[in-house]
Amino acid sequence: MLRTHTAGELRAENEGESVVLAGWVNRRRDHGNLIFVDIRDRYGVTQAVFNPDHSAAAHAVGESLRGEYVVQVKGTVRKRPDDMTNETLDTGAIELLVDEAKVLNPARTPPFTLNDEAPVSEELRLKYRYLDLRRARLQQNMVLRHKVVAFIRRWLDEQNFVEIETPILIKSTPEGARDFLVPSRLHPSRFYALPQSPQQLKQLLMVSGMDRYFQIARCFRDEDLRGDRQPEFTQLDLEMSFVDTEDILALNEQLTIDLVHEVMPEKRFLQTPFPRLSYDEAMARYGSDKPDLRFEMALVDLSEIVAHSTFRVFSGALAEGGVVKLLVGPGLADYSRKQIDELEAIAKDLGAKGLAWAKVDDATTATLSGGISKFLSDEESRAILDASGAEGGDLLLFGADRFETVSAVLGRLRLELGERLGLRDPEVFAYAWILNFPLVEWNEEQARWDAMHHPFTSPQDEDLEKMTSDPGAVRAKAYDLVANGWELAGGSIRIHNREVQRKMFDLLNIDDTHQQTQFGHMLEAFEYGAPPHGGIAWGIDRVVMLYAGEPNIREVIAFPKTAAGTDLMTAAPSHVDEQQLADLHIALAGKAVKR
RNA sequence: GGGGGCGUGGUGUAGCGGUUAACAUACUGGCCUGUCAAGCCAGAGAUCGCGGGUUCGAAUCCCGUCGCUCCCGCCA
Repeated sequence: MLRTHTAGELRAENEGESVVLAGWVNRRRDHGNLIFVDIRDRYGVTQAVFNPDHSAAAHAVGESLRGEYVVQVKGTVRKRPDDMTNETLDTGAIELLVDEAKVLNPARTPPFTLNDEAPVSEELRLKYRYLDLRRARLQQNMVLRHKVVAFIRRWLDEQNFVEIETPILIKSTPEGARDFLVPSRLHPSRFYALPQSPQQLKQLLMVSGMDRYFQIARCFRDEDLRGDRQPEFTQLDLEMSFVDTEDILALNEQLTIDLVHEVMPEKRFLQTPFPRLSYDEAMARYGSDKPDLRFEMALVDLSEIVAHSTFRVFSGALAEGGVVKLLVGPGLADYSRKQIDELEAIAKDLGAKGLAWAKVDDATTATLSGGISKFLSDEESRAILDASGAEGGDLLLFGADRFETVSAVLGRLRLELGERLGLRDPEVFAYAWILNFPLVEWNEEQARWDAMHHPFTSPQDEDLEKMTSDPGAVRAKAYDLVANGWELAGGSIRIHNREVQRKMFDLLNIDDTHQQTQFGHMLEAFEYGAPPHGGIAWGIDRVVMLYAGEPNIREVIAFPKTAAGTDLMTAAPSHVDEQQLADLHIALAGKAVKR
């Protein structure tokens, strides 16, 4: 070993010990004679003192040091004088009086500062990711991520789960997200796909009798990126046999609670056991299927109250089968025209035609002012205040449109106001289960029913009849785990009955031929004694993101992609040479031919 | 596929029709024996992302393009 200790572990008790440290030069403070150098590694920072009276040779090396040089220093641990300790440093009670020093490797001046958290453009951070990873923020995030995954593995192992790796090269299925494809050299014109998740494989493992499976699994989806979405990401994938919904919820809830206590002990849960909401309830109250429950500010349905309104925006929306809903901004009646315009811009961005508003002057007399107040009758104003509980000084924001648009707009404005009002406390985790999802949703473009979760999700027993009579009303045995406005996990109890599976495929309009070519292996497997089973998948990246308080998924991934899906460090994706293409029986077409 | 924001010494920003392109920090050299974002002095460092246009004159206005980013669509 080139060192006896790390840069984070020496304390006053080590006084007098002769030690060797190795690390990076974090900072150098050169007083001409005395030189102080902070040695940094991932464990911490230790101050080394170069004194020419003590060692002229070491001092000469100290003079040559620059930021990010890799050094090895040998010396004696010395207690600092009482008035010179550094309280901000774990090692601040001591320093290392250097006897010998050696430059293990010099370093060019880095493209950005590594010894503080000063802002740097995303482009540079990604290009020099190995340097960005040297900084405290990402170091902490990587360690946290490791702790999360390590704890989950240990916990599930204790619960008799078996971690099983599933293939990365699998069969493409056109359902769901776009697949990443891998051409086959041995089989011209054929392609593998990278897994969007190990969904089918884990179900087959249940048929195999593995009973309790999990995997920390890399997943791939060729869709556009977002702040919380990368083309490759990591799931905790989990599946259990002989369980119902309650078993899955209970196990995952306990794992979550134990995990947070272990890795984030300073955070607190808003509520345990986790509250449960139906999908309909979540959409109605919060305009989202992943509501941030750290604050209430529920949406109020005014459709009945304004059913006979003379205000065209309201009557028009209702006439077209839409809804009218209200979001109350508590105490925000002092908002300026400019501030309301900002909110309207958000609304328009999400498809609203505008943003109707009014201010509550006096709740007891039902006096409203500004905005659309003049279009509301006294009776309507009274009823709106009674229904919402809005008080004097509150700002009323109305949404009148299709249910989906109103939900998106008011749901987003609710988050915006919650943020502005400081109601989104980062120290609190508001976990909740969202249940009773619809089994299928109507695809307007294709004029057909699509699986909301996936085609193997079981309908709820009491809704089986509706699969033919009223598909949109069928509830699924599906569940999402949400926290603070993030969807952190989702899963379902699967169909294990051949007849129900056939009804599902019929509903999804997947004909026999297609069933056989796409899912033949699954259907056949289910005929050999498939146990009732179900599971869930966590988005590990999002979990770590929430715990770390990071605003973007890139901050918890060691080597992430840009918003355009490129890797600035290695310059992937890249062109390949003609021979590689020829081996794969691939010819470039159209735009792709030009380089 | 669509919409918004940003791009100026190494880094982060200011400048928004005429400036010697400013500030902080980093960097280089000098001074300095108790600093810990050390201090003081001096210095070097920018064809203002790229291309075109408007103008007597463009970092500044317009068009295109590239890069980064956020959002909508998309994400079983």
